[in-house]
Amino acid sequence: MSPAAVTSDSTEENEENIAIQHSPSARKLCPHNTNISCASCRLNELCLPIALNKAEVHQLDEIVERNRPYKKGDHLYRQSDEFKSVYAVRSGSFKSYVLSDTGQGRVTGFFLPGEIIGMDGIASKHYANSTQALEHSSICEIPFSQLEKLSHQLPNLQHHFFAIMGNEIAKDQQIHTLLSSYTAEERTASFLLGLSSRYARVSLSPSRFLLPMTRSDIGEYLGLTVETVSRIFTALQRKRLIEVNNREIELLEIDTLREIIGVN
Amino acid sequence: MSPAAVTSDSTEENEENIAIQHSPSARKLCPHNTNISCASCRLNELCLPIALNKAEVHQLDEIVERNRPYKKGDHLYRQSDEFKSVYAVRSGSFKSYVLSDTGQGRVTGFFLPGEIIGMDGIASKHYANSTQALEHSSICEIPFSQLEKLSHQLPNLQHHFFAIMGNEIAKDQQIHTLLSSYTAEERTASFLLGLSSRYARVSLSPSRFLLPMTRSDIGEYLGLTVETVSRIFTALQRKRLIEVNNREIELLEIDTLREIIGVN
DNA sequence: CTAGCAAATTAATCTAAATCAATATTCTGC
DNA sequence: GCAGAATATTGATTTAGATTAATTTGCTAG
Repeated sequence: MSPAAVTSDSTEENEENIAIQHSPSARKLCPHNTNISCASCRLNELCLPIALNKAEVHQLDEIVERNRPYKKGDHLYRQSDEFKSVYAVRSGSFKSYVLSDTGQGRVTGFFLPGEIIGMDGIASKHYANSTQALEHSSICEIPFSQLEKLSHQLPNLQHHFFAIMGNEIAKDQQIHTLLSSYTAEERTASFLLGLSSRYARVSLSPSRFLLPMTRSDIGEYLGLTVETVSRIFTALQRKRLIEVNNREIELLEIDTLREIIGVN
Repeated sequence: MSPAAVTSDSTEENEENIAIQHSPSARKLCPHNTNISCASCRLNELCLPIALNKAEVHQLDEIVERNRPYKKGDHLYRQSDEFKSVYAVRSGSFKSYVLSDTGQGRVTGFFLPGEIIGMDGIASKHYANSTQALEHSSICEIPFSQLEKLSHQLPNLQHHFFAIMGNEIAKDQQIHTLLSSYTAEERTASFLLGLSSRYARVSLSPSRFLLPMTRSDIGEYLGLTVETVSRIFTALQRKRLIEVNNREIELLEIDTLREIIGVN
């Protein structure tokens, strides 16, 4: 991944675009509506409000900041920025990455609607990675100190946030196993199946979807090179397990893909 | 409840020993004292009690169960057991691992005194891996439902437990980066330096320590084979960066080891 | 529409680490 | 202390995936 892609948006440049694109009048017309309450959000069954009753959701609503949309490449935060909030993806997608000394990026995660970003900063009070929109996306920002305060009032919220963090831990450990012992093909199959079920979770097709990230992003995430990712895609296509068309993916044989990971 | 929770290693070599060693009378004589309160525990500055005041530590004490010691190979819990508690290591060390279909183990983590085990089970209510003592070890068991209840009463505890989980997430993501782009030597150096600072944390020497795990465990954890781990150890020794004597490790050139990871 | 660049594919070669194999060392229980 | 089993080391060979390189496709801005 070229450094240019990462740094293409300076903060300043950002501000102007935002001023233009998201003027009060434009705001209402924007498809990534910023005025949805948690109560009416289509994601409220998977996001933070899950397990909260009406009154509680209302309280949560009060602390959620619905920011203006992010354009492709815009940063949510950067590595070592002071930790202030966690974010829930409302639409679009994001990637987290760290930069090595040599300027090489290493993608540490992808985030789809309903998923929570930024928990890596909780302990150290500084984000451990940078996070960037992969496409035009919208976000709910939840200031963490307020989330903590509210969690203290609402046992359900505390319980649920523990669960969200626990889920992140379990997921990260699965990736540990993936990277420490799976082949390139297994990693790739696992990655596609993972995306598939995450799309299913938000009521999108589990067998046909667009990849919001580049092959390079995928490679960095899976510990492979772009070339290898590309080759594996071609190979899986030749085996008629998937159909690839640039960013468009169709999973033709989900069960066989599952076998690829299960077998070894 | 607790005695049943301890299960002997599947290599049924020690069934009888358990019966003998953990009889009620033997218990009192055990060097890994089970009657230390959190308030008087030498680890209370790094473990859960940190940031709690005296009265609060006392409340925490009430819910902590100090189980009898675990022998090498004893399991704290097994993959897919119902999640009930998190555990704080009081002495000794543990490893977590998952078994692949082929029966191959993959080590997912090592735990030293003052560290918390079991958070991977919080979300799904079932442990995602098995955890086993690497040596004679002792544990504080903290039933999670009670920890949640108490966290709700003590904002400091809630805050701290969020931090502990956040730390786990950040740590897991570092390993993700390690596995996805570091060479065998870099991984090994990073592993040794990690152990070093974890030992320092519990006031043990950061430059001289015993590895509680086998080369094979290290290999599985780092995504390398035993042979490679052994070779790297030998190579680092030849470079006079470390001194290895079976399980005994001395870090001779910590800064140079750091450079190994920093450079690429 | 097209120039210019980013992203993706494909092929040829190389290499770090795996695998295979043999030996040495260290633990464990009798 | 000794036998047998783990554990660890070392060497020879193989290989999966990296690297290098060239080409193609797609995308964006003028």
